[in-house]
Amino acid sequence: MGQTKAQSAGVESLSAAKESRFDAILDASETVFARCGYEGATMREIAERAGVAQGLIHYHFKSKEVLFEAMVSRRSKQINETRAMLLDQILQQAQRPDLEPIVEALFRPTIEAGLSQASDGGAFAQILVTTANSATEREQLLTEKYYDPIAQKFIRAFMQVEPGLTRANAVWAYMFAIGVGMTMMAKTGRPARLSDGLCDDGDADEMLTKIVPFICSGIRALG
Amino acid sequence: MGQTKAQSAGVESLSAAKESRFDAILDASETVFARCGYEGATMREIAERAGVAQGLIHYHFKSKEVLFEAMVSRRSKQINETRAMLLDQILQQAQRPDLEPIVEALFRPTIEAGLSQASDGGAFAQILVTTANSATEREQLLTEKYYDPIAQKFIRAFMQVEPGLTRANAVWAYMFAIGVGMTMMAKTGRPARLSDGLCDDGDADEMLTKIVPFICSGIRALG
DNA sequence: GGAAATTAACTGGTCACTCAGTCAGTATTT
DNA sequence: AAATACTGACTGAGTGACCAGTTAATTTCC
Repeated sequence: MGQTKAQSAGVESLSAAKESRFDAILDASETVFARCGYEGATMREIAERAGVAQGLIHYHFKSKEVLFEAMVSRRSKQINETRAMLLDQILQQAQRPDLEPIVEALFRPTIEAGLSQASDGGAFAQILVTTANSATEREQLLTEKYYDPIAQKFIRAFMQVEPGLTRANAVWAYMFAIGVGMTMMAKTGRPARLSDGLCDDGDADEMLTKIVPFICSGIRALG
Repeated sequence: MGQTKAQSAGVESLSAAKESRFDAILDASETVFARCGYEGATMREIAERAGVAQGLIHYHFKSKEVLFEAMVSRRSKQINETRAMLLDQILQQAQRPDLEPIVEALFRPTIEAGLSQASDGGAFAQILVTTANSATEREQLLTEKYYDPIAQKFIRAFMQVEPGLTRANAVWAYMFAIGVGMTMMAKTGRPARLSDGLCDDGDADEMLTKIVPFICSGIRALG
């Protein structure tokens, strides 16, 4: 989109792969928007964290709103491409695949996008959660634009592997599954608090072993 | 707390029950905070909607933060008392009660608090959702203060009626259940969009008939 | 191949505006 | 008259956006 030389050229030298300021701004946005929310975040803080002048943000991205969308777009495209790939892979391997790997494919890319990113600490997952649950038009349009298409793919997959599901129930199943996933993404620390430390919502793998059976069993109850 | 005469006296005359300005401010807060979020909401708009001078809000509630907590406190106390009552009722009626009514008791009071309130349109439910998922300290403290105690009651109830559940799994079960409930409370209109109108997240009763079996089956898969 | 012209990347300061909160003073109740 | 409820004008801090000007990179023309 607004990408110019500096972004597409990418003469990544060595390990550190010195990134463009363009990307540095997006990275900083992610952190600040996640911590403060859309309104709470300030262009000044984002600029400071990115190590650039505030004016540069308005140079690359016209406004706060455009910046926000660019940030969502970048990460969600990356996540949803992985999701789609995993899903296609599963559907092609078996005539009648299991539900379990499909549900796992729904969540794992989002989790790992949070972990792999240096020091990001699941910032984007946090943004995802608030965006998905928001009542504001801005966030609903983003959900529609960047997440509805992949949602439809998973809904179709649900119907394919659980033929008992009506289309309506498959949609509910998807919504409920996402809802459960939120508790994993939000990383509020509440599970630890409620369990005196027995549960840890920072441990993605532990959570997946709980969430996948929960959701699959729930979905089958709808079929 | 900050309550004075006007609030506790409550000489509710006739049908319309002309409410105090104190409560009018809380009602307006609910609507505006729900639509705009904490940072996005402005005292001006709340005052306007409540039909009072902006200064009056600071007279009754010292700050925006105190107002927010007062608003959460009022509604959550009302909802959680009902929840606790329903739960106790269920646990006393049978030696080994079913899981289903317990799960329903978890959600119905919140839903109905949204519906009964005139023209409120689930504003508080929306606030609940964003509060529960937020990473900010303010919202986590509110969750801890107003929602953790009732959460513990439901977790104990889960363990009682599903003896196969470990404490850790009961906590996960509760978290997941709440997660699913979010999709119902958030009222984003996404189910309708994804299903071409087949699903309606405005219809609480329809959703409960889907959600309760989903969650109960999911919980049993953890036991 | 090198000067000149053009474009892209970037800065620091500033603008008009909005915000939460304050306060002196007025109405209303008891 | 004394306390409580309430108003509306105000403030200082902070906001997103803007812009004139500087530097760096590319292209153009000889």
